Amino acid sequence: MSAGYRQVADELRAAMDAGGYPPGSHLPSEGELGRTYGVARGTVRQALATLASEGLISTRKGARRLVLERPRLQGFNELRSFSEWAAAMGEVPGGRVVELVRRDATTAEAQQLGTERIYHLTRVRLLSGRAVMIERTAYPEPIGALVAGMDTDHESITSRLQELGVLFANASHTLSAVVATAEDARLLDIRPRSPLLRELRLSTDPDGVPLEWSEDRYLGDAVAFTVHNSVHQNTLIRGLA
Amino acid sequence: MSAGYRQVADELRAAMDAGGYPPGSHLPSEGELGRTYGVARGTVRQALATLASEGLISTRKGARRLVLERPRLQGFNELRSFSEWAAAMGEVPGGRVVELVRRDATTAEAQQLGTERIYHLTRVRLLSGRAVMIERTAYPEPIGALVAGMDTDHESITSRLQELGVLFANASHTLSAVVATAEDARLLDIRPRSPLLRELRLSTDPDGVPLEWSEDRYLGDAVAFTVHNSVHQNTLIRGLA
DNA sequence: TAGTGGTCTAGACCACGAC
DNA sequence: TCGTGGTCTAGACCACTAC
Repeated sequence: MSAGYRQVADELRAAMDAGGYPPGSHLPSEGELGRTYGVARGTVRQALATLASEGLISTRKGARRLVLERPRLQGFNELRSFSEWAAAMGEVPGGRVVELVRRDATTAEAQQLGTERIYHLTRVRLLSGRAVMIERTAYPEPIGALVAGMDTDHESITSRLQELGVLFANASHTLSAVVATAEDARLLDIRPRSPLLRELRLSTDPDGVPLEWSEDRYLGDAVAFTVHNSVHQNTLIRGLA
Repeated sequence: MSAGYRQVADELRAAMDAGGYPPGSHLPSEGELGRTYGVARGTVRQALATLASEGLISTRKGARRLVLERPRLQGFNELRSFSEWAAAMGEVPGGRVVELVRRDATTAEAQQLGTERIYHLTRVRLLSGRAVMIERTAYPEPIGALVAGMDTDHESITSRLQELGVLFANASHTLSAVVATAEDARLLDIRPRSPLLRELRLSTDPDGVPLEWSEDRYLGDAVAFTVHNSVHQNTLIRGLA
């Protein structure tokens, strides 16, 4: 009967999906849940913390947990890649390589990646055939060499790198708004000076070693990022605008 | 000697600031930290989880925790308001009310807030005198009545509402890019059709009752949002671009 | 192989919320 | 007041890392 906290979280999530705990209702107390699933209170708390971090429930000292409205967008946890994200949204991901070169790093690239030589990839990303994003990514030499050998139009680079043993552990994303340059406009087939959402991303492995530094530019009216934010938790989500 | 997990987290954070644990180094083991601070291992783990959620350290099973590069931007946890955030960045926050009206809710507003009558506030937000954001906020009637009685040019509405017993517990932020309208351009003193970063925000109290629904438009080159994202954690940060 | 973090248990006390 | 979640303790076993 006893189960791990992941399983408890999964079963509670499924029960919420199935309408057992509709939005606005309250969950049973930690003690009750512990008896139900045959686990200690600490395990229940760990499961509930997981659900809270997903933005599904809200917690207040002294009161039972509140079931929140279900976010309609796919979670962005676990550093989901564009390909995985698109597939999860029911869209067909695609890519078109504009350029892949091996060259000296610019000052900024060298500072972020800590290398002098890099591979630089420019790629247009497609959602069910529609161009929605331009990706300009710098890879340090060893990673770039792996990328250079891939079918970058159809494979997910991130997935392929994981298979090759390259582990993405942390990332920092910075979001701002920019105007489309002439090249941006041409690649995305939009008018010049349209607004784009810019994401700067630095990904590292578990040791903090940089794996990629990327500037992605999203069509302003096609994609949005969502953050759920309770007093002690944040969850980033990427969704269709 | 014994301390709570917040104090342990604070002391570790301070030690990291002071150079005791430089980026790239490793923290002592959980056991050592427990002996140092006179607390049980569980308490140490709670403190370390806090630091991880702030993007300060990285965790890997079997290995000691890695101290990451320090993010330069101020944390956005705890639903920090524009005023608090500005002050924390060393800037002087300001506001200029453009309009405050009481009127019927639009369909969208009624759907988000669940009320037919609202107060609607349009405000330009200043950072050390420079206009960087337009805030267009709909408040449900009881909250709006409180806001209408405030000195909205100089007070932080959020802080004042908290003092009045209105508790902000959860929020959902959606970020995208838009073009400045003619009115936007006039209010921010920029050229029309400049790119702006749009934040849609719905804030609720601990019971999930909507407190405000806001559309904020930030100068694209003045403000950026950052999300730190390790395999199981996300932290949203708002910073200067 | 020894050390470390991940998970789990079974208790305890407190502060806050609902009534 | 009584139940609930927030915090803390002291122990345990396992999976993974570093060596």
